[in-house]
Amino acid sequence: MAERSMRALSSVTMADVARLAGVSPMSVSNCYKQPDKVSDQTRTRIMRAAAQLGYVPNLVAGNLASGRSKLVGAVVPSLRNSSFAGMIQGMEDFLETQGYQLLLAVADTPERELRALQAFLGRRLDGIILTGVEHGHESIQLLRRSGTPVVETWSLNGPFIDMGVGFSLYDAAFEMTELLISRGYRCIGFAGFHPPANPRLRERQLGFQAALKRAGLRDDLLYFGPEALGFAAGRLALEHLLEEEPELRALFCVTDVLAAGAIFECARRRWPVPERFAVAGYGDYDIAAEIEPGLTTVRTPGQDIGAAAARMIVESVQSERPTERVVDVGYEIVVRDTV
Amino acid sequence: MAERSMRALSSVTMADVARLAGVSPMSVSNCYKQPDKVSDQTRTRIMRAAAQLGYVPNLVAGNLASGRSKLVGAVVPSLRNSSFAGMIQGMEDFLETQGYQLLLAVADTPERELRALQAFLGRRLDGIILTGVEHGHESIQLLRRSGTPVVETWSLNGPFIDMGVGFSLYDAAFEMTELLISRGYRCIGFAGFHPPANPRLRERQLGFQAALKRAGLRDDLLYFGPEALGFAAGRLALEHLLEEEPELRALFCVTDVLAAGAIFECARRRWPVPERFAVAGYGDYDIAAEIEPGLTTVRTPGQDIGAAAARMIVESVQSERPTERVVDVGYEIVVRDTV
DNA sequence: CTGAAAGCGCTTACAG
DNA sequence: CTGAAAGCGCTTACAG
Repeated sequence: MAERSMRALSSVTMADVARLAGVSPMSVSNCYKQPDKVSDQTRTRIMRAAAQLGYVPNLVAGNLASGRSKLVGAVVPSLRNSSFAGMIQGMEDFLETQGYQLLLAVADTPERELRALQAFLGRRLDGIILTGVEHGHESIQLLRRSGTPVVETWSLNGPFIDMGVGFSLYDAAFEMTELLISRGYRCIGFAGFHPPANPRLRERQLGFQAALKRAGLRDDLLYFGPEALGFAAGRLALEHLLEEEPELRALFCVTDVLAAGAIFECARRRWPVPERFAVAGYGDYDIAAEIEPGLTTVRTPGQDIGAAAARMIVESVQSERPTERVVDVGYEIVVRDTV
Repeated sequence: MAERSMRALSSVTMADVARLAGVSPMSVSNCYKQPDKVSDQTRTRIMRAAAQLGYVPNLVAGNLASGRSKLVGAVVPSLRNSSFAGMIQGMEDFLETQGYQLLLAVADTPERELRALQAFLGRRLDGIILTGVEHGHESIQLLRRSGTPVVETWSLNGPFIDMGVGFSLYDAAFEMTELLISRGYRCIGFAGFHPPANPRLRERQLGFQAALKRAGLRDDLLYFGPEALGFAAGRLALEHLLEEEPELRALFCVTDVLAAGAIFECARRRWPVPERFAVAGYGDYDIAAEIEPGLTTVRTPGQDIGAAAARMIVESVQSERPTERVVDVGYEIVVRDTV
């Protein structure tokens, strides 16, 4: 009985508040949306009535009437990867300041992504943020037709469905490789994941090779391990490439996990890093700063990407034509002790 | 111009589909919600018309009319912690199978949590999942009054606002400590974080101490390091406690990150683990399986917690009285090579 | 199996 | 500054 009457509290309506305050529902609406369009006296009476009744404005009704949801949807392939966790954190932090909220979908297959997008569109979100630039044909069609603002993230390689934000994975790999070369390393290997087709990993490989080619160095010391292996793949890369080329003195890894695995292996061999062997990472995960010696790596600004993507959505909702359709958030080479 | 007409596609309405199919809007609604209540012929005509127009049912209107949102909200303190990332993954995986979606808020303060909850309630979500059992007074009041199903997670220590799911942090620590004792370790330290007040960490300490007390062993070798230090705090714990008690032979750590730091320090000292020194972790993070030697730790089932919490919400929406209000998902001692 | 009527709780656009 | 009218696109409950 008591339960029942409490439940009712959440169904207090704008009309109820208006009645108690002795004003029209319009004034209640204005009081919440544009407080300065309401006289002080009216506002006070309305707020008092609202507090007394425990009124919580029904945003669903508001959405339907206004066509605005203040809701942004995001699709990520996984949460286990701290890059994506960082991106989500960046989106959330920004959206919260704007009074928006985040609808999150985890989709590791094109089918799951499509299903998430269908639900998103049904909810008439104000915008959608996707991970990467590879999407199913049907998903792309659906998004284009919907007219919903869409931001694709991480890669700067278009064409984009609508907008894009990221940084040059190629440039970052190129620059890190040049750092290795400038420190005197001549025989440098590359540790990636199998299959090498993943476009976000592929760009790094091309940047790596371009830097070596330009310096006239050998660029074919490549190893692709199984991603599921985690740290162990770093050890395997080291072993395989050393077998192929005993003069190998440095390894560029596509993720910090690989790099940490390679460093663990150097420790086992009692090889001082970087004197005997240098290791460069990618991602600047937590472990990069914690491991001994500290890992030299590329900071990939997941949080900045998330924040920028959210900002682009909000801007494109508020003004018809947003200024920037493609944003480069850059990257940073974090020099520690392994190169 | 083309843009404008495409935008219109997303505002195709149920009435439009009904008109083209030559049926009433009611039949279109039934066709989507209860397909078997519609004749084959009618269904075919409706689906064809819907496809032709690119109709996407407006779930916002549906929510308003039906009072159901198929939306669950979750508040987590952070995404950097892989326990919470796992919990979210568990929620998402389950919710997706039920056609529900997840509204995510990151809130690291009671104020931010309250704001998130206000927005959640305004959207008339079907249920809300909270992290932990410590919440602001105002948040608790708001949730109680709303009548919305609420699940609190991780700890099994009530009283709960509504429902709870987790495992006994105390028991897990107790059992791990007993394992250390059974392996012959007599002088065992505890590595925690400062401040020791955090209730989720505190329960582990009490379990640790109870096991030692029961075995008649010393239970006051405690160290609390700064959480921000990450791995380094594990090294500090080792150093401080050894100074206090040179006979120290084992360390129980409240997270795997601390444990990994302690293992790194043992490696520096050339101490074989566990022969010279044993280390027990908590969390079973990725690094536990990857590090050398493999870390003996407690698997804390974040994903199970998320899935169970989501299930409890969905069940309590569908039936008036759900069977279970408090669910213990248990834990698991993962024995590897460091104890 | 099918449909006409009323309503969900707001906002928009306009008049006073 | 304030408010009466119409409408957002569905679903509910009911009659045929």
